[in-house]
Amino acid sequence: MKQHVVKSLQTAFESLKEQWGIDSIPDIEVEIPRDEKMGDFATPAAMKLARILKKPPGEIADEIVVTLHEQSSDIFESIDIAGPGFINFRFNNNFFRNQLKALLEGEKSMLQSDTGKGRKIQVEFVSANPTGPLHIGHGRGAAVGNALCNILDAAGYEVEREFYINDAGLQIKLLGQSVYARYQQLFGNDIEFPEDGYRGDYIDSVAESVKEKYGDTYAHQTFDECGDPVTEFACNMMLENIKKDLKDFGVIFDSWQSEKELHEKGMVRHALDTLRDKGLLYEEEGAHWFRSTEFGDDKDRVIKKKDGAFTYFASDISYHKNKLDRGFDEIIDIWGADHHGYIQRIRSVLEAFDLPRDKFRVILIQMVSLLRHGEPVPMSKRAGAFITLREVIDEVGPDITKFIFLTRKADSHLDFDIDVAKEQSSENPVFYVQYAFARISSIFRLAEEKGMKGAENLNYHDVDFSALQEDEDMSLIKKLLQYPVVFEGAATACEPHRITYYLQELAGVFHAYYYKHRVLSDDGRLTLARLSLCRGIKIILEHGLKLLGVSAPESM
RNA sequence: GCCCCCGUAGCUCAGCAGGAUAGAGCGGCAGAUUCCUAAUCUGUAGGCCACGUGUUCGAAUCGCGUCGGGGGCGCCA
Repeated sequence: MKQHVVKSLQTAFESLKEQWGIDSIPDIEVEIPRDEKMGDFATPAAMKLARILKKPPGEIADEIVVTLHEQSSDIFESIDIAGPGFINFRFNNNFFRNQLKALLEGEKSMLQSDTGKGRKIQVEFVSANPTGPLHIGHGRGAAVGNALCNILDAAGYEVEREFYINDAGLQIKLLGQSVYARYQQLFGNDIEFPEDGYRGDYIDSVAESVKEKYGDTYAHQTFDECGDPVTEFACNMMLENIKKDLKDFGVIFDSWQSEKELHEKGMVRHALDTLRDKGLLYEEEGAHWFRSTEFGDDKDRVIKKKDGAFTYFASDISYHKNKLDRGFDEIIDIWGADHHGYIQRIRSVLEAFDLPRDKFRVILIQMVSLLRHGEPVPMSKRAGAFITLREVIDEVGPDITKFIFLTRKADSHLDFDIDVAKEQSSENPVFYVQYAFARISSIFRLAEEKGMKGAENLNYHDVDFSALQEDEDMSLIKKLLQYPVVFEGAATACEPHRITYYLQELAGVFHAYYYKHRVLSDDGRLTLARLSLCRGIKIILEHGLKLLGVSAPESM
């Protein structure tokens, strides 16, 4: 739909270029005006050109509109100039009806975009340390990452969803030590609990499981003797829990990349060698450094410590090189907002490995403040006092939780009040959208009962769309045809919340429509046309909800 | 001290890489159901877009500064 406007403008500019005496036209911007009364699409092109042509915007707009009118086009109701020089386009109703018909006849094609053009893109998200259960912040990352992947996938990208497992390093060792200590306590051995150890209840269950599986095998061994198997056991158990939580949340990954494996396969060393060959590593004060300042970082970063151990950053270098080696054209990392300080150094790494700047993108997930009865719930992973994603899924449900996470921009703070999400269910926006879907489904059920076989899969070729005459008919059609525009915006900006907002708007227009007009009536011609319209809305609602990872119930 | 995010209606937040008279939900007030699901709809009140200053035809949006809230700044992960 937007393309029709853009094309008309392009053609007009082609013929005006000579007259204006310029070689190229700046990018054509076309937007949906905030107020429906202004038109269906608008362009501020004349105002942009004013500067280049050194003429008043109104005059330029005039020339453009005259040229547009000369191009015989039967899709516009009107093209006129408003405000400081906007050109407003209004399609005629027949065009809208035809577009609706096209959507119904070729569902898939209109809902598929080629923005991605088959490019390979990897999205890494959640990537929680397997040192404890997922908390609500991970849940937000999971919801956003999942929705984004769905969107990119529908936009024509070849998407891989990856979870990076930090199963090497100090934190994992601490996990092992914590479990070891609890395990010893099960046998009455009073072992000193590690100072920075993990104190959550889940550590006890892991220790119990170790005992169940291995009995007292390690009861008389020091951590040095049995640390490896205990740690590995604990890590695996944590990881299995994480996988299960994510699965129950409705988030599936294609790939799980282990940090430990990067070390074991020598990939860390290899990646560093590559950097060394490029002259980007140096030694100073007994440590090894990466020249990230070459790429705009504040300071160079240590990759190997004085004591000979690699830093976490070293694994990250290897990990991101590995991503490139796997042939991804674009890379998206979704991190907690507290990691924002890492963006520049990872960007430096990728540039060092020759990935163009604009092919790497970090999406930061802001913190979630969890509330109960309006009171903040304190969270501390080390102390083991926090609400897990599991608890929220069990208490609130995955659909509501995901939807709420997706009602905000990823990088703004989010208040998540469990009681509001759960108890005031009738005021929950997710139900508002789902209810629209259920209502439509109900209409189709009734139509079937009334003997209209295949009401939901009509032969649209035979439907007379010109029966749709009311203002509300048209508003609804227009709203639903905006979907591809919104969808494309969400994909290019990597902002799933735009879909969430749109779905609420579409549901709103439908609910108002439903209240005012009947779909099933004595007028057979009108009924068929409105059933078709309903089918269109149902398709869009279902498509949108699916992108968000939220179910679309046939009845509620 | 340096860096990042945020500051829009009573509350929670949108505002799409400057554009037209600033929006939604919730809450408030007043209404709507003989009719396809009232988890719905209609109307109404409510804003110096934190503050100041610059850039320009035009700023909630961009620059600089101030104030306020949150987070980050290790040879930790």
